[in-house]
Parts: sequence; structure tokens; C-alpha cells
Amino acid sequence: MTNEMPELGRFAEPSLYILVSLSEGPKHGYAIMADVERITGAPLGPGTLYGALARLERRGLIEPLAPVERRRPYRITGQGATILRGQLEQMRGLARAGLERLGDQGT
Amino acid sequence: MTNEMPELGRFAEPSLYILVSLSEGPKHGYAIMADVERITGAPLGPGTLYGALARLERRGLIEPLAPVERRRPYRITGQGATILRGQLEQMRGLARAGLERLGDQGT
DNA sequence: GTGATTATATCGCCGTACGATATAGCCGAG
DNA sequence: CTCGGCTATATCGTACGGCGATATAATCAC
Repeated sequence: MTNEMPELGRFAEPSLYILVSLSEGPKHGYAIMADVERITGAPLGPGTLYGALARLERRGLIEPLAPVERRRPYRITGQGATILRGQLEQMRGLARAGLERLGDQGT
Repeated sequence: MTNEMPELGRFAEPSLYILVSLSEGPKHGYAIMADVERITGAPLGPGTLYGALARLERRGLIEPLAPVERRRPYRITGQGATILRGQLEQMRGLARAGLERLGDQGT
């Protein structure tokens, strides 16, 4: 499967991917990029990444740790984890309901 | 629960909700609004709805049926259902992986 | 020391969300 | 019959966010 999917227009939730990546443990930007690409298959460019990181930090969902050499690691906050859990549960519910409506035969 | 959740900034995938709603059967715009609000808890305003409907139709994911009085019903197309299924499966995978990382105890 | 990789950062365009607003037919109350 | 509320569709403007392109520089391999 060469990942050929015309998309629903602009679809992707980079912030969500970043939070999921960080929920595994603290990471710096470049590592998040690699991790997200591994998880989703789609590359996450720096333009998307650093903008989203800045927003997440501003909103208190992630927080910076002490820089190690050139790396600037981030950690998910308690609030971030709470919000992430809420979003994921909602997503799971929607996925279930939608797949059921589509006549999903226990994939 | 009064649905108090500060959000991840601009988060929502109206097109996805619309497709899920239509996968239950054909509906006109106003009915979709009500259905989506019932499913997600969040109101879907006309500005979001009709823009998204036009895009979905232009891309061949939904198609209009014959108007009944003032109502302009839409139906999901085969292609729309295929794409929706793909998106929902991806979502389900992400939700599973994320909740597992968060230490989900079989919610 | 030269090129690839790691790593962070910014700019700009454009698509999309979404509140506000407009229009109008339908229906029930009085 | 008329007034107000509900049903129903449509459009406009603003602001936000995604994402490709580009810049910069340190580190590493050879």
C-alpha cells in the first residue's frame, strides 16, 4: 500500500500526534518528527512541528526541559495528558460509531 | 459532564463528522447539523456545514439527491465511504496506541 | 575539509473553521 | 390574519493553522 488516499482536504492533527509522541516520554523536536512519521506514515515537516510546539507550550499542554547540547526536549504536562486522553477517547468513540454505521465486520 | 475542554486550538474535523452522519443514510443539511451536534456534543454552525458540504461534493465524496420541498438531501458516495473507512481506521489505531501510552486501564 | 545528517527556526501562502448575518417558507398561538 | 419561532439554505469576513520552502549551524563520517 503506497499510502494513496486523496484525503479529506486539509486533514491531520499535528498537535495530537505530538502529544501522543510525548506521552511515551520526553523528546526534542527532531525526535518527535521521526516518531510521528513512524506512527502515521506521513512526514511532519519543521514548519508544522515548531509552530505546533510553540502553541502547545503557550497553552500549557507541554513544557520545555533543560536543553541538552543542541537539543531542546519537551515534556507533556498533566493538563496536556488530560486533554489528550479526552480527545483520544472521543476519537475512539467516533471511530467505533462510524465503522459500525459503515457495516464494519470486526476488522 | 458539561463538556468543558479547553481544546487543542483549532480542532475539529467537520467533514469527517458529516461523512459519518451520512453513512447512516441520506440527510439534508439541517438534519446533519442536528445529528452531528448529537454525536459530538459540539454545535456545527451553518458557516462550517455548507462550506464543507460544497467541498465534499466537489470532491465526489457525497452527491446531492433530488430536493424535497426546501430540503436538499445528500448521500455518501462509494468513494466517500472508502475514504471515510480509511480515516476512521487510522483514527482508531491512533486512539488505541495513544491511550495505551497513557496507561489506559481498559476503559 | 567536504558532504551528509542532526537540529532548530522563520516566512508566506492558502485552505479551512466558524461566528455573524441574510433570506425565506412553514406553522401554531392569539 | 399576523406575529413570532422554527426549519432550512446560503454567504461573507476574519483569523488561525498546516505545510512547503528556506535558512542556519553544529556534528559526524570518510
